Amino acid sequence: MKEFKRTLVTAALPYANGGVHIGHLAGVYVPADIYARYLRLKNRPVLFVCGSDEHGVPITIRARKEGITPQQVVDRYHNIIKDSFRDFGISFDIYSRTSSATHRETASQFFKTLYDKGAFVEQESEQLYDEEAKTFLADRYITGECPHCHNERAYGDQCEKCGRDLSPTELINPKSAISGSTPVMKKTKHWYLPLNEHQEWLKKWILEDHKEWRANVYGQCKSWLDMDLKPRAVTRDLDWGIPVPVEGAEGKVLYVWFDAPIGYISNTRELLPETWETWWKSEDTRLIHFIGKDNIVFHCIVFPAMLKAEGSFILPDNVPSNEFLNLEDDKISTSRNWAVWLDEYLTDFPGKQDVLRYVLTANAPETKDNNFTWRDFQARNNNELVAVYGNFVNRALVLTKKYFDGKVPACGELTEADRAVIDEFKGVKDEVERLLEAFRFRDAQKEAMNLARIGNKYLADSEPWKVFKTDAERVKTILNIALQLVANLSIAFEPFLPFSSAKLRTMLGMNSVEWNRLGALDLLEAGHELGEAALLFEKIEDAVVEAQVQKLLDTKAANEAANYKADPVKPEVTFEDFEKLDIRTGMVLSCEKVKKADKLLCFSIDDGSGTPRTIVSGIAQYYQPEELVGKTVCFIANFPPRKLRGIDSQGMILSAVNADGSLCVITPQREVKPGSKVS
RNA sequence: CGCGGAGUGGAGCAGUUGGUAGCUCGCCAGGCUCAUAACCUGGAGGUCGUUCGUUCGAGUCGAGCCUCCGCAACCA
Repeated sequence: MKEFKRTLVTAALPYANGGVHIGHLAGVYVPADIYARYLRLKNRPVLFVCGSDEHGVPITIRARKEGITPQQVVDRYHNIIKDSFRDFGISFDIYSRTSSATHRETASQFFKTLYDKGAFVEQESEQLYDEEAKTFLADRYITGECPHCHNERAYGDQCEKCGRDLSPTELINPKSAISGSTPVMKKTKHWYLPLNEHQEWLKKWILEDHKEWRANVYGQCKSWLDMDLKPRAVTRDLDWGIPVPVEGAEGKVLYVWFDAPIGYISNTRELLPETWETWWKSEDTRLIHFIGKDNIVFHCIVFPAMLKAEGSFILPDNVPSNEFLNLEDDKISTSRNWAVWLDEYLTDFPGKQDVLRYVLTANAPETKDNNFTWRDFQARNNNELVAVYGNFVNRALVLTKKYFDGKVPACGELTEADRAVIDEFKGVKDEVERLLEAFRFRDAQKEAMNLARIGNKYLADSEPWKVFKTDAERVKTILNIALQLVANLSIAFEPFLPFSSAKLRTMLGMNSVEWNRLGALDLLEAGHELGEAALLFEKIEDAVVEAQVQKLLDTKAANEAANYKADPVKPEVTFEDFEKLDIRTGMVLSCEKVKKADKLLCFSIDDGSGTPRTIVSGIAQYYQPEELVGKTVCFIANFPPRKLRGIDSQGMILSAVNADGSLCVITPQREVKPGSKVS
């Protein structure tokens, strides 16, 4: 393997449009922090860089919605995020932001260099423009009909139904997602990064030279590289961002995904104005990007292409990416407020940073999506941190206090059992290192916890409380070994649980931590006086976690209530218009699911005519077929038949639409004859 | 229909290049009493979704099938 002199660790830049939640922590920041702390402990040169990503359309939309400036939006969230990271012990060497002067200059210069080298393709195109909102529309903010599969809710960049990549101009009947108005075409010029020209070396670099990357990362890259890469625009028509530093580009900014990763570079530069280039341009620097799975393509394909095009930068050596974390069996969602926010956790659980760090690592979504529940949080705290780790520490300290007045007793002659235990924990250092180097944080932490399990077993087997009555000398050796184990725990857990390790060292009266001494038996000298003992971890009671679950449900409900607003009334119509509709009641004779369709139920309805009427309705997610049989429903009787999944649907069943999109079939309050008119 | 992910004892998860199926919790029994009713030992409990195939040997490789989850934005 290649020998590196230093490691540059980056963690995905959080988007300054909201806070940081446990999903971000488990996916990126906790593992990145563990890794950075570990390298520092090994005395290997390391730099841990991050910052807020503060440009892009969503921030401008939020600002518009709240009636404040984009700068105010990013100021607010940048500060919340920065403070909560600091309080949580994420040990960035710098946490800056992409609205900084250094970044503006760095990103600008980067673009300029590529521009001067001819690394871009310049292209004039017709783009959709929202005249009402007076803005060009980002691809994602245009909806319309897919030209391939005729899904009516395709997006400007992709159709979710048939999975095809689209360009917004291909859409039939495009609509602005911002104002709802029909966008018009307007000429504009943009610069593109021709990814297609980079395809060959990217293929070799990833698919041949980096087979060691995690399966999820490698797999996703492969599926991209197997397709033909397309040029990607790197500029946008927008007034929030870094101005394109080229003449004739007034009113244009760098596209946010182009400017954001450069933030890693500018933040390094801000921290080390003189020497930053060593970290980015030396072949003996190892660059590691910690990201979540949604960022794989940018960090493995797009950003490397940018770096390569620039010419003087190194490429990432690894891109460890995690999957997603769910919360209480449901997807974490900012908009639905289904999340545990870091700043709120820090307020609700003061001094318990390590508990969350532990749980998120123990249950980290390293190979697949995982689930966070408050019950599991409680169980891991009570059964592992308290019962195994904290309890072992407490036992060793209490026994020492009791028998030897809090002074480390000397180690005498070792027995067979002592040697067995020592052998067992000596291997921990190598094992933890091996796992950390392979980015397997979950297993690494488990291995550290193993030390405490060994300790508990050792005490149970050697029974110092019993032996003391007959052989106090022997107890000295037992407790010496137990205390050395405790001291080892403080080192082994240092990358994972830094707050607890510091606390433990205070209790032990250790004033330094040296990773390379992990496994040693003389961390505490005989006669050394231990500090004040205290509980390392506390139990978490049922009521506390129940309150958190309730809080989740409450904020979710409050959020839904706050977001609910009846739609505005449509333009007036005349009574004659209404009379054209023939609305009837009908009795459901039978109802069954339509095969190969998630949403459709097929009804056979008695409409009073003598022949049953077939109607297909998209309510399968809200009703079981059998519960509607025998019920009377309302339907529109004079729509032309329409084929849905091959079935001719003769009408439309009326439902009320809830705020959350769920449907409720309308039924008459009293009994009416099938075929009765509704008016 | 399409794309992506997943199906391992009651629950939650490991299982790296194929070689006796593990961990934490829960449950049952026992031990211990130094310890935050914590700790230690033992036990019950799995045809590793299913079928076929490759192999001396498959949870692990290949093919088909079944089931579940996700697939607007925000976003890891």
